[in-house]
Amino acid sequence: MTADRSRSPRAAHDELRYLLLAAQREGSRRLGEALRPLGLTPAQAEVLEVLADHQPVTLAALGRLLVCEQGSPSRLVESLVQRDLVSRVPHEQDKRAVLLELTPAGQSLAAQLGETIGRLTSAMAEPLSAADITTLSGLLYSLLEGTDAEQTLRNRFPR
Amino acid sequence: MTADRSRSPRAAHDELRYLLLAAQREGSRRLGEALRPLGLTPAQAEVLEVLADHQPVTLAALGRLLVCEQGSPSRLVESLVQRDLVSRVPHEQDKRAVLLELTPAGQSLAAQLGETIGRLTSAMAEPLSAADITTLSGLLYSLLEGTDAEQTLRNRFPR
DNA sequence: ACAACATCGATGTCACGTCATCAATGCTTC
DNA sequence: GAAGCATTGATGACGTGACATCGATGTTGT
Repeated sequence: MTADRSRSPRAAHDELRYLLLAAQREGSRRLGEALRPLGLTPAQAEVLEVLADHQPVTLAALGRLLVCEQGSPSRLVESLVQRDLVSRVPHEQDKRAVLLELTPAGQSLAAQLGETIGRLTSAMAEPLSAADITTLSGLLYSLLEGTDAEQTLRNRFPR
Repeated sequence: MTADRSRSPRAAHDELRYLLLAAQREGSRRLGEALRPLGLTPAQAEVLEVLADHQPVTLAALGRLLVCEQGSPSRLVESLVQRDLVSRVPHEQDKRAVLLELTPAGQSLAAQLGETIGRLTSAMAEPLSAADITTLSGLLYSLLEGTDAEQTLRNRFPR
């Protein structure tokens, strides 16, 4: 009933799968480029962004806020600690846990980050209208219905 | 003028970026699960799929058909050669190039693959109607306009 | 014909991302 | 309060992905 009557659903599903992969990769590649001057990778940048909004937070809680990683992001955070962008503070009540905070350097880098990423995402989303973006986001949310990732995103981007 | 007047474009762009990441990761994770019984990773599966449709093909040409990798996928292919799913044949005219072909084992695994992936992608796309999928694909193509990835996909999924 | 350049495939390096495992700590239930 | 289970964060293992570099081979311009 829609446009492409000639193609099997199977082909459409496959195409969609690879479209998602391609769009994500292309975005990451360009984000990586944009972040290189700051010496950050996309994953590290996500941590800084999340920390800027949610610090202080334990490693496990950070993991639940990150789209970029499933388990506890020990090593990802370790790379930021070594660069003195994030500090670990022992948790008072729970001796297992560690609280993560941005250092002053981390704070200021996170601010720059906002600028850089804002410019990039605007450029990348240019072929789409605001309505398109709303539609696209809605469809992607449908695709994620019932997954952990959906919850992560709803926490990160509340209405 | 659209639904969410209350959010900045910046937030919408960010959300979209992470939606794409989440959707792709979720898909890969589930695909990885489905492929584990076959002893394949998603990237290896893509190579087998492409080879089934385009063999024989040089390594560089394969790279241009793959969404999952940018440069020449030497090591990815190497893993399949070692498992006797793909064979390398010296190129007659061009002594630099190598032609890749599926072995009989590779052929039969590629067939099984079609089954497995077909079942999975149908399950994953279930929350979306056929019209939704068409819309979503169209929007993603817009997002990829002018990139190499767009060409790769158009070669892989011609109209 | 030959020099300059392009392309091929391999390889080294780095940073993930996923899974499994582990020791330490907290929680729950009896 | 002790046993059993869950959670925390660290770590090892493995397979990508992106980038850079390399030697071998083709191609092109003159």
